[in-house]
Amino acid sequence: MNKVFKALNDPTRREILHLLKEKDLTAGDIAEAFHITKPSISHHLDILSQAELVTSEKKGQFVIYSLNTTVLDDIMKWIINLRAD
Amino acid sequence: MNKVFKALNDPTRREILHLLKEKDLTAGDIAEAFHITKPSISHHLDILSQAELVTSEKKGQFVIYSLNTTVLDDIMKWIINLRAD
DNA sequence: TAGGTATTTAGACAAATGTCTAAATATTAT
DNA sequence: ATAATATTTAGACATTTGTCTAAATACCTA
Repeated sequence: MNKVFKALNDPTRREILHLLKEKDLTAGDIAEAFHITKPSISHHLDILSQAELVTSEKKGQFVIYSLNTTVLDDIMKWIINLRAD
Repeated sequence: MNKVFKALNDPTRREILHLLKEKDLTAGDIAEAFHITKPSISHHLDILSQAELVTSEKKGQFVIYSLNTTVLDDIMKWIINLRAD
């Protein structure tokens, strides 16, 4: 869960997740949505992958990234538990 | 919301929140629960305060900290929105 | 007023983070 | 084979972060 919190602690990465909510995207597509170099975006995608918030699949020369929300369940439970009476 | 994500991105701070879920505690009480110096805990409490995850009230020479879960609503909404179809 | 207790502030420092440029790797097309 | 495109890796660098010690502030009590 540490890795998920870490991955979520960056505005760029959170926005990447929102982009992927709409549809799967290549690394290049994602990079174009930001004023950040491709290597930097690649690094953000790596951190998101480590947290399992995204999955990736190689399709020819492209790498297609997809959102994976299952790990967010633990975060939700953690928050709910904090609020429970 | 940035400050909340930031505040949550540390195991010590997350544990402080869990301690405060049980009952209000003084800064000293909180510090005793960790193997970290009091100034360090004070700094963590400051970050939690900035995120409004805790509130504090001075009671004589003590400062009593309380959990405030209201700001977690935004985080919950953000996560739910990411999962919505 | 002095002395003791509770907490924060200030300043230092190593480690982690986000970004960049340059180079490497992998795939496709000519 | 060569060149072009897509992505990642490597290495550098400034900033942020978590921690510490020492000192300052605030309150209480004798």
